[in-house]
Amino acid sequence: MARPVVKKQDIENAAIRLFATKGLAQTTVKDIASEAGVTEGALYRHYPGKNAMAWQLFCREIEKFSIELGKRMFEQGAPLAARVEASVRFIFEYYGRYPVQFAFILLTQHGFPEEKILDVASNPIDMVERFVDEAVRAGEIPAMNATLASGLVLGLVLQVMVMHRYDRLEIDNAVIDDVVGAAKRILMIG
Amino acid sequence: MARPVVKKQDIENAAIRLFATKGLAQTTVKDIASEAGVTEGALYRHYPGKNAMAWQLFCREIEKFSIELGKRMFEQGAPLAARVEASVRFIFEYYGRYPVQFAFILLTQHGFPEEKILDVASNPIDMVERFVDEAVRAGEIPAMNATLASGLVLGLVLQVMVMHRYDRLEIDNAVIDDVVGAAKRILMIG
Amino acid sequence: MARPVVKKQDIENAAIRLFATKGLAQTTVKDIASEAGVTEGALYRHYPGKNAMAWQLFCREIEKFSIELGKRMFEQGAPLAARVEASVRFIFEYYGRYPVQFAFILLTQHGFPEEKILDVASNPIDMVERFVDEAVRAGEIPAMNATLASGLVLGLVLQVMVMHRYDRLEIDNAVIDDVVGAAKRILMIG
Amino acid sequence: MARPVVKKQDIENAAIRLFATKGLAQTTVKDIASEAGVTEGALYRHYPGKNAMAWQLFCREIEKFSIELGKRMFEQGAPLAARVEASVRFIFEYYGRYPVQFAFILLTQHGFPEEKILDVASNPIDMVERFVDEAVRAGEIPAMNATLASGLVLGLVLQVMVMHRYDRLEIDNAVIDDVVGAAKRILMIG
DNA sequence: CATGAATGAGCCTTCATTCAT
DNA sequence: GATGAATGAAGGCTCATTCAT
Repeated sequence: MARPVVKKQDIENAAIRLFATKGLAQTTVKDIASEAGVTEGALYRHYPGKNAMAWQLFCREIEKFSIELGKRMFEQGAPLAARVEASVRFIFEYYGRYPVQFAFILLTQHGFPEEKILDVASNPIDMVERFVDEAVRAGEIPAMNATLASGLVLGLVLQVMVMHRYDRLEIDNAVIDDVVGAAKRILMIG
Repeated sequence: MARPVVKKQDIENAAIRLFATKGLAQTTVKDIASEAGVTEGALYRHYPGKNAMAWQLFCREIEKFSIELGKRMFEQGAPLAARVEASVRFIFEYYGRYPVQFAFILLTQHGFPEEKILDVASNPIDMVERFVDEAVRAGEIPAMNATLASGLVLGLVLQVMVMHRYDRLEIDNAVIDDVVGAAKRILMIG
Repeated sequence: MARPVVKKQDIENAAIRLFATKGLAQTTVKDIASEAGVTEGALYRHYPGKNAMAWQLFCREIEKFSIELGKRMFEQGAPLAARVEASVRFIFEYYGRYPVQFAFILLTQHGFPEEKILDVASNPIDMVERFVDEAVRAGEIPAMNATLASGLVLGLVLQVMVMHRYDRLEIDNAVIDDVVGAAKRILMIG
Repeated sequence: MARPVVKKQDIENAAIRLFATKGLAQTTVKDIASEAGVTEGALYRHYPGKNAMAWQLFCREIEKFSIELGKRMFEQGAPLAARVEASVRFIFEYYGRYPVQFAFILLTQHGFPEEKILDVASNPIDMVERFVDEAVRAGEIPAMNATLASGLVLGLVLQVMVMHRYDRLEIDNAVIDDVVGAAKRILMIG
């Protein structure tokens, strides 16, 4: 009858927001509970613990992002340049629409105590590497170290977001155009 | 005959090594003391506390690095392309020679609770931005968003180190050549 | 066709089994609910709380046991030696038939926070003491400290069960015969 | 110069007293700290944790007791009856002199989560069993189940202490004489 | 009657920092 | 200068119990 009172959502939202802002280790369970308007123990009804929750949320968010990114990056029949452009633009769109979730993915990435493994489909880094590798094999771009090239492109794009988060750079269409161009130049496209 | 007991050195080395490996927040005073072969209280003979020590070490290390980098980046009379190339190569050399210190700078960067400010001379990010700005003004490269361009170049270079630290990429001369090339292309040099 | 849903029974059985195995304090309400196939709240439909339930079950089980034991111990017209023998054998029979319930009685005995009192009829310790006392008064055995003698006999018998639970001793007819003999010797019978 | 301020002793004494009184699981670290007049963290300077401390103290106390008991039980050249008598009397003496430590040994015995193993020399139960076994082999007492006999004797003696702790029985010389007699009768001595 | 999310108090443990020695 | 026991404030987590559904 009344609102189902699903505080799990509140907890997850609070957690993602705080992890993105303060980092995993610096965010306490009390912080999360307080931000979500519940008590500390409530978290443990839905997750086995703080780190486990962070990891699950991380996987979920990165998978949502990766699936969408993959659609652009490997769109059937689209030319290489268009796929690069669509991918880069998508990343910025996603960042604009879900800034908190994106920052969470970006920053939490290296914060997990045990080096857990993501499968390829949920892993943008592997995805970009595969993209470059296939383009080289198809003769669409010159031979190059695919691992290196994927790193260069990713570093390029992500650094822009980092600068934005630290208020060093405003992101507008011109900036995005520049990043698209830079990515293409790294990959020797066009 | 016994080596002079310079425990401050031991403490600093241990701290940098651990900060670089585990991160600031994840490194305890006990860790540092144990790694340095002293007891916990000894640290407080030389520094007011853990975070203060980390900040001082961070400033010292980043200044050492920045001064050397600045010499290459702004070498009087040298042509732009040569300065870019020398700068990128220097970063890799520095990383090769002082991997721990470099990782410390790289990773600790965003780990300080209060947003402390570095002066320009000790700040590679500002330095690169100034470099691009001056090159544009001098007409050596086309007009571009200097902040953005500096971010792109830095993102490019640093991501290579990140990948190396995560064992995704081996760094050899070919890789460095590629990074140099990529940086030049970003800056529209040559 | 489905079995009648008597969840109270399930809860009680689960509780006794767990209390006997892990102890009162180490058994959580969640343990009990999970073992019984219900949820945590269900317990509170039938009992005011965990400890109250334990105490009620303890009283019920010890009373069932005590009534039967009392019949053997104070059987009208039977000679003393026969009553001792029947009582000891009954304890072993009961232990063999209801090992969980017996272990529950044995181990939970001293686990209740507040020193609750059992009435005499439900209290084997008092019962044994009364038995010895009456036997002395009747001149069937020499004068002795009844409290002490009852303790010695009980200690004797119960320790055998403890050893069995810890897999130090197998209980067979020869063992039971020996215990009967030992009890008689303690009480100077025969 | 001044008193060394060894609070470790205070902590251990407080812990043993509380473990003996309330049991291991029911005793909190806060209880121990408060009883010892220190703060909670102090415990962790000397022990890795509550349970580890309990286990170390348990081993230490049971070893102290066992060594002394062993001297009486296996005294070279002494006749069997004298050794039994000396052993039983020693147990009561020890209980009278160190009631807290003894109760701690007695009650904590089965409270450890993981079934840890004590070596034979520190294990009164094994010791009594060996005693009976050797006496049978030497022809000093009739053939009997050594495990059972040792259990009977131990159950006998310890139950007296349990009753004393629950204020059901006062222990005086007459009681001790009776227990000595009972033990001998169980073992068919004299 | 049953459910299970939520509570709130408490538990064990960690850790930067202090201070008597 | 150095030591290391002690502090005190969290921190993550558990659990008996309550209550809206």
